[in-house]
Parts: sequence; C-alpha cells; structure tokens
Amino acid sequence: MEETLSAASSLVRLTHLVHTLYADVGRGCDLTTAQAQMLCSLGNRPTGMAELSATLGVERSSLTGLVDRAEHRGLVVRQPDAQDRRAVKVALTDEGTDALQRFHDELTKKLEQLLTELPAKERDQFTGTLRRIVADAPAVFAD
Amino acid sequence: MEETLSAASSLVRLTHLVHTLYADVGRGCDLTTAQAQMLCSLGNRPTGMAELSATLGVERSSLTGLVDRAEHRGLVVRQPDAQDRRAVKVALTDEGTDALQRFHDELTKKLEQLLTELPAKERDQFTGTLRRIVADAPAVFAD
DNA sequence: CCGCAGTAGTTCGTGACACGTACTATTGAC
DNA sequence: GTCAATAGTACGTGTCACGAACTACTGCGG
Repeated sequence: MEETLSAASSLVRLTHLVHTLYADVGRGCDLTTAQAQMLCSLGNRPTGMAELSATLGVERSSLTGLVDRAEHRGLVVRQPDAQDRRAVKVALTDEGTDALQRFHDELTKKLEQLLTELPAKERDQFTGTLRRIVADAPAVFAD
Repeated sequence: MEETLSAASSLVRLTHLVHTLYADVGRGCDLTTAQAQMLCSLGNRPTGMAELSATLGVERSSLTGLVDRAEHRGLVVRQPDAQDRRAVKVALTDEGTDALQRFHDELTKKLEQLLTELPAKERDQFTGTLRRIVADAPAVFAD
C-alpha cells in the first residue's frame, strides 16, 4: 500500500508514536497527558496562567481546571505574584517535582530507544536536523 | 536555558508542534482531532471496530462513541459484515471522504512547510531516517 | 449436534479536557 | 480619576477515554 511514505505521513506517524508513548509513560506515573505536559512546562520555573496557557496551547479557561485538578492532587500550587495582585504563579510542589522527574526519565529513556537502532552518524544528523526544525517551538519539555 | 536540546526533548517538541497543527487544521475542517485521526485511518478501506481501535490506540468502548458521533454527522457509516454477523465495518461516506481530502491536503501542505527551510540534501536525509523510524508504526495517516 | 470459550461490539457510569462567554479584580496609561 | 486592557475564574456544553458488565454471534471440541 505504501512503498514510500511521504514526509508528511512519516511526520504524522512519528507524532502518533511519541504521543502514545507520552500517554503510556504518563499513565505509569499516574499522570494524564495534559498534566504531564503541564509539569514539564513548569519544570523550568513557576509560570503565570496566561504564559502557561500560551506555552501549552490551551485556552486560559481550560487551564483553570487543569491547575485545579493538579493542585488538588498536590502536584502544583498557586502562589500570589508579588508584583501583580491579579496574577498567580503556578509552581511545582515537591511531589510534583518528583512526578516530573520520574516521568521525564522514563520518557527520555523510551524516546532514545527509538533512535538506538540507527547508526551513530545517521542518528546525529537526524537529531541535528530535528533541533533546527523545533528551534523556535514552545518549551514543552525541559532539558 | 538550552544551548543544545536533547534528542528526546526535540522529539517531544516536534510532536507537540505537529499535534497542534493537526488540531488546528482539523478545526478548520470542522473535525476534532480524534475524528480526523479516524477518517485518516479509514481512508484506506472500511475497517472493523476492533481493528480500528487497535490502529488508533483507543479502547473499543471509546470507539463506539467516536463512531456514533461521526456517523451522526454523516462522515461515516456502519455496514454489516457479510462474513460475520457480529461485526460491522466502518466506512467513509462521500461527505467523510471530502472532509478527509480537505484535511489531508491542508495538513500535508503545512507539514511540508516545516521542512521547506532545510537544504534539499538535509531534508532528504531527515525524511529518510524518519521513514526508518516509523516503518512499523500504525498507519494513522494514509498516503 | 451440543455446549462453551472466545470474539465483536455496545452500554453505562465516571472523570478529564477543551472551548467560548461572561464575570471580577487589578493594572497602567491618559 | 477614568477607562481600556489584562489576569484569572465560573459556568454550561460537548468530546473523549476508560473499565466493567452485557448481548450476540462464531467456531471448536466432544
């Protein structure tokens, strides 16, 4: 049916693959996909709702519930913003940091397994190009 | 913050990028992400519920509602299976075929734009490696 | 031919997400 | 001080996903 996959097709399949992995690893850490994404994004530093919603690509109104549930589970806290009394900063709790760590390690391991089959040279070229493509994409997965 | 992104990080960002694109294009065609995925998977041929759920990576019970809503919108139909009276085949309607076509074209265009910045040689190497990685991934996006 | 384990699909209850609209509180510019 | 803009929330609606329990049918062993 497909002797040679188009580039677009391959991209979609890769996305599907990674997304499924993401969901699986998340489940193993008792995190939903959306929660895992949020924790990853918060890994760098506490973030306001507006910025966080822009990074994650969801509406602010959606984020409210997301943070509510995560806060209720003890993964994050809302901190008042010292400069702006309207704003809050969402920050990881210790528990959230632990969950993020476990998630991040596990996912990184599985993702790298995707590439282990490749010869070193090809792998380096691939990841190099990959970096160029995503250079200015949102930081949804901290290093 | 990140002089050099790890391979895993880049993969996650790319996935997020493509996933967002997928959702945006879908919305433009009045399709949810799950619906668009289903249509893409049905593009090849009518498919039974069990096989479809395996391809999409969702439980059969989730798929029932997905097909219900899509059928209600006139995108797909359930056909009786001639060989097995328990089974049904889900097939695209004309309307579903049109929607898939529009979605597929638009998404392909946008995905290829991601790669247009690259020099031809680098792009070819990249897509070549990509194809190897996803060689045995589910066919969630027909060619 | 019968019984029965396995398979195909649905139903039901529950919870998580996502959206848009409308709202409150606060800020900052004029 | 007024007022538009911003930060965040509340609310109603719809979609999606899961697992457990259920019906209908198939195909195998006896």
